[in-house]
Amino acid sequence: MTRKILVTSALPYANGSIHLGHLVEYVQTDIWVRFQKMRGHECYYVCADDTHGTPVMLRAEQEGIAPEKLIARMQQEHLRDFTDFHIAFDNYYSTNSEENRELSQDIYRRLRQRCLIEVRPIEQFYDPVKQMFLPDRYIKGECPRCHAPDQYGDACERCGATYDPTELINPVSAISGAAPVRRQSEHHFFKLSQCRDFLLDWVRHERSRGAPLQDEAHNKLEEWFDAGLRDWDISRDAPYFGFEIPDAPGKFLYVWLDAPVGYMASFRNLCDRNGLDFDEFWAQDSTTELYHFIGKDILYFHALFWPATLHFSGYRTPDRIFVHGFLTVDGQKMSKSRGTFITARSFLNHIDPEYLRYYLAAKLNERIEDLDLNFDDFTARVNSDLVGKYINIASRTAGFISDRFGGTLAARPDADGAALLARMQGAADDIARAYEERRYGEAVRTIMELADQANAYINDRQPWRLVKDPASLEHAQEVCSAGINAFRLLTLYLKPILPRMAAAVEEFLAIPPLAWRDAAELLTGHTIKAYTHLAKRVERAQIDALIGENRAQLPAKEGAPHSETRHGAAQQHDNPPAVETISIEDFTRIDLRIAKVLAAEDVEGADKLLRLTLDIGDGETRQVFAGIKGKYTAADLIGRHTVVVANLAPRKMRFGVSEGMVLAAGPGGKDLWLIQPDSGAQAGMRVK
RNA sequence: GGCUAUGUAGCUCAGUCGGUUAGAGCACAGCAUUCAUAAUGCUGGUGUCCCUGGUUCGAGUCCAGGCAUAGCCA
Repeated sequence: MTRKILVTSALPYANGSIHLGHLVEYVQTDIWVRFQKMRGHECYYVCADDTHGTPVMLRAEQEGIAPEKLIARMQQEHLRDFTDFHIAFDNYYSTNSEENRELSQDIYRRLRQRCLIEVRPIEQFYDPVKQMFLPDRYIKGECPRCHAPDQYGDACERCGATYDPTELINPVSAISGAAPVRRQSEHHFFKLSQCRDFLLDWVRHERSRGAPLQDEAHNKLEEWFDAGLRDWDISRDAPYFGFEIPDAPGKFLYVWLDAPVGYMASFRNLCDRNGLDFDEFWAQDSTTELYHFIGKDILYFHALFWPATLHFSGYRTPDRIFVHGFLTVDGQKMSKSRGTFITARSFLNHIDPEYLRYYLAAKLNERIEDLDLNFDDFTARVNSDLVGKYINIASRTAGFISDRFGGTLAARPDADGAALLARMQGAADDIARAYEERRYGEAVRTIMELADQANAYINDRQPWRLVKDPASLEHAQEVCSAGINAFRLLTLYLKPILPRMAAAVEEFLAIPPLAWRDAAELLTGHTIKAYTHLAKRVERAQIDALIGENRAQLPAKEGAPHSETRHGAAQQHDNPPAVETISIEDFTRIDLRIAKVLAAEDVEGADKLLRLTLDIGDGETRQVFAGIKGKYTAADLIGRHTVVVANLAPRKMRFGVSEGMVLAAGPGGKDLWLIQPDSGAQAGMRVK
């Protein structure tokens, strides 16, 4: 039976670039959608830029352009990043669209008809210079509890206290610097408190397709129910970049109301272009499937506000909300100062995006767990799994097929090969179930186990020996054909994760695009094209360059602060540089010494490395690899003195063992300066 | 502070309903192989399952308390 499925990822906010934290979600969703499409289901994946709100308005003002211009530029940038990561939306739209205006305002009207909107005055800080009400994050002052200066209006970063901005001592507007004044204004509230019964039922009701939330998320909801549901302030006063509230001049819909409606608006736009039936997917009695992928930070919005708004404005609710955790890099929060706050674009500048897709897939599961991108692990995993195991199967068999058999595969595999292929085909259902249930890590483990079996089979059959004897030539063809077939099946199973690679393989095998049901077939008597290498290994130097680029791009200070949790955009928080103090004992553990460069030479195959031979005193020499070729040539260095970390653990690099580290300052590339002692210092002297 | 999740080999992670001697990949060592852009296969060692206590014939698994990490408290 063909399922009809609509899938969304959270909308990235139009105030910042896409980074690796975002990509966890888009990659997770994209893999799932591609899998559904391979299964032959009718599946649509829509998304959009989340464009409204104060931060966008102020940033546009800062840049001296209209907000429409800013969001158009960001939308383009975002879509380009996604496309380059092979995220294949059926539609990528904007919340600042006519469709969204109509839907959002209509939803507001319907909620008002159901008496779920209440208008009441609230008192807020107002900037008399800028003439606008100030969101909490745009007010700074002294923490009322610990008296830390310069804290935001909602919470203290030092003592963790939360409070109202009106409690701040000596508050100032972060926009104009003026002292804000208190001022009353009418606000519109969505009476979430009255939706409790419906929401309890929605959360707890086991639908035919299962509960809407994972267990952990469900627990969280129960906690919120216990705490009590408060009404939700959905209006903002002018000036505000957003949609006006019907019949309320000067009042705008809060960005968080119209953002999820953007899912509907994007789909409506797709319907208008493709002739799909919007109501079939969104009417209250819809029988199609609706899934939202989100990060754990925006569960409240998607599991409470969103289903309640949908239900009481006469639409269907989502079947399931798939919540994922955050990304850490090398075990820590992404950090601009460490260079691990990695933008999508910078990653693309250095590393194949499919490697990230593969690595994330290998670690993703159905739970709300944080996920660590460990670069050593990343390198090992990509190189050994993808290049060493998977690609190697084609690489070691295809040559024989083209050279000895005119590119034509055998009519059938040998007995062992047939058994191997049958086992691989038999795994299709398990792998499919793992994909369906978002246990991608398990799918990848299963697939790589099959790749191991294929390599073992080729090892046992030794086609390179069989080809040497005319009597066993036919057997060699059978073995290599089994190898190619194994490779084809692995490609099929990996295709949701590696779409570009799969396309290259389809081209190489001269076959139409692989669908899931093709796992039941084998390729026999078929002529394939010549093999050209499909994947390169990742080198540590690429990763170093990536991290260097992101560290170099460290902006002086982010422009507009924002605390309102964003669709995806605020899933990561920058960390101030963690500069721990160390003791003098800690310092003396580092053996810093003057070294004299005895010899320096280029390293073949490395863009930035020089191989240095250093005199570190007492006639002892060391080989050290230094990534400084962007600035220095080998000839520049010979005879110079510099400083070396002499007791750094030796590190095995691709080109040899590096037995220390020379010190240099600067972000890298051409902006790099080697440390040099004043004249008179001799090789071997301790630096202290 | 309250709550949620996580904690298993050097690294990244599996571990089903409580059941024999706790697993995989990577890394590491030895051997084999030389088709494959050094890619593969076989063999091998690798553990305070965070800690303490409890339940049980039996606990990585269940319970209580604690520690650490991450997050939420709208």
